[in-house]
Amino acid sequence: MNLFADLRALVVAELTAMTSEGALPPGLDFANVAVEPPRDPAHGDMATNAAMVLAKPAGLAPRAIADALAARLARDPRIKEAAVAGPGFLNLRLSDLVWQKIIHAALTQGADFGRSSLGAGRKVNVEFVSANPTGPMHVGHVRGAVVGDALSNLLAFSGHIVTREYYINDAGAQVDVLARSAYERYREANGLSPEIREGLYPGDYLIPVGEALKARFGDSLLNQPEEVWLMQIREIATELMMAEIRGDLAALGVRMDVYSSEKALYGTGQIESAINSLRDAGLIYEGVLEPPKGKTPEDWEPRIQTLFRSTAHGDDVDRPVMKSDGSWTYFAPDIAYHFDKVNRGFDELIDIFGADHAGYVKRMKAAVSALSGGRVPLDIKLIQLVKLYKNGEPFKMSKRAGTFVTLRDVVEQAGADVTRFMMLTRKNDVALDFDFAKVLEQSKDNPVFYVQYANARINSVLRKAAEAGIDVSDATLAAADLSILTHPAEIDMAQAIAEFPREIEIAARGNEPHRIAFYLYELASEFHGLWNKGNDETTLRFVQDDKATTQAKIALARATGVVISNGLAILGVKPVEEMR
RNA sequence: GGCCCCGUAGCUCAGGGGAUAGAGCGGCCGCCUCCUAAGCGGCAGGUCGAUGGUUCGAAUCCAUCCGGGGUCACCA
Repeated sequence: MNLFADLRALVVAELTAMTSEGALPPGLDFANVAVEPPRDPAHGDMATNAAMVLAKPAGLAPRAIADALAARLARDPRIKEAAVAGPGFLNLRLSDLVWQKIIHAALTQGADFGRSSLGAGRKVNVEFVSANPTGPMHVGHVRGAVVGDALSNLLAFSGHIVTREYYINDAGAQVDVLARSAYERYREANGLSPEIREGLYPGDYLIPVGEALKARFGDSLLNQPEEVWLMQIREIATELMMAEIRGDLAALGVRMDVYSSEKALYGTGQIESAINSLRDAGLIYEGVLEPPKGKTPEDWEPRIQTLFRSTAHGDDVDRPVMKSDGSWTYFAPDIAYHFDKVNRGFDELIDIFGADHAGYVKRMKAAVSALSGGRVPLDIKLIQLVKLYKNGEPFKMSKRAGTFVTLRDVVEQAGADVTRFMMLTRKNDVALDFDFAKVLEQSKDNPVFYVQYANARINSVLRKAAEAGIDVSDATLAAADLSILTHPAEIDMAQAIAEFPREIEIAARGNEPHRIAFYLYELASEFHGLWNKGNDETTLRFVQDDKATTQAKIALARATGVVISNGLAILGVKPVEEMR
């Protein structure tokens, strides 16, 4: 249940009734009518801007509309009081029963509390990670992986059918480099000294690949020209790297539904057919691009290339799809890949890229717009850098020497749950600081700990009650008489719980999983506050002498726990039962 | 130079058409005979980068400008 949606429906229904009774002129658009909690709780539990939004188009004074609406809304049993305030806000105070019902709903719906039908079964493809299969995942990939995974969870929870997808760049020059690097390690495995030339991948992670190649080929590929071994070694090395990456993803708790291969697009006519589709739309032509604005690269020279008229779909310049030597650019298979996604029937595409791909956004959107006839929206989330620290000191990584901070390093030091939560404590387009010391700190400075601590306290109180012989199963708690929960602090807690379904929808609408992390922090804060009020006001403690009272209070705690669990599940974080 | 992101409290950041702009850290003052004080409450701290515009209403939308970062022709 979504209280906010229910109340908005009520307001719209009353406005509609007013229209049919002639109190409002016909044909008004209610789309901008909002029902939200006011920023200042002193104003009430809920407020609507209906009168102010409608005043002008209706040709009526806002207060006149507000007064009439207030009188109607006050007849609803959920509404205790409807008062007009300020320039025409209508503030609603809700009956305690409304909040008690929220607690009941959380207990009966359990893991489904907060679930939304917003997506209405729309099929969404989320492409993320898509790290080149040339080595283990490093820290730069972690954030995108977590955001993509959490976003997928969020969309699934809000009624979308989600496909999580990884695009393997296994066709470009970088996999040839991988193969050559692996060949050197193969020579090394055969007792020769490897020549890790400039431009090859120096990382130790290729040593086992060399050994695997030796096990497979013995010394038969030694002293052979590249033509003999390049293709097979490329294939084997890519496969081994992908196995590595799958393991990395598993360590982070990230699951993919589909792995798509760039290489598989070649030789099947898929690239040609995607480009032809653009050609049929008159968007492919032979031409020469202008030199880039500003500083022109020294070696710039005009070339005739096959170009995609991406400017017809919002891009700044047209983009080459074929090099002057007749081979495809990287963009071409990417167009084909997105064409494939469109053809697989997705209603919406989401790509999660590193911020260094910002320049790629417009052309990709142009391509999808052109390929789908504007039918399929593509949202691209750019993930900003993660800056690593240890005790406030920047953590450097040197790619040159082949020593970088890997995903495994991060997960081993911080743990998957902590890592995931921290990666969601900023919106994606802002850089994020990750301090290995700080994320493991057990204080409210650390949001992961703070949320987990709230959950641990809830479990502690459940254990205490159970030890006292009180039945605290969800079924029993749901059946408890919640009408004694009328203290403002308890109502506040229930209100925070009621926010959850709304927060899910807001986050899902904007593809913004970080909102859930922030929400959970606020929810935890509300709970810690309630907990501490119990120090002064013993009637606010959860465990009371009276069994029925205890069950009602525990129901509130448990409902909070349900929301924490559901929220953490979206982030892909396991709730902690007990702090140690 | 073009494009993208950012600019909100001393610091790190939420909010992103609605009423008196929020949180954490740091500072100051309080709260453990009591379910975990690993916590809570209070005080101090702001021209929401600037200027114009749209609007009943702008931190939020638009334009221009100023800072900071990223990125920029056959690479992937």
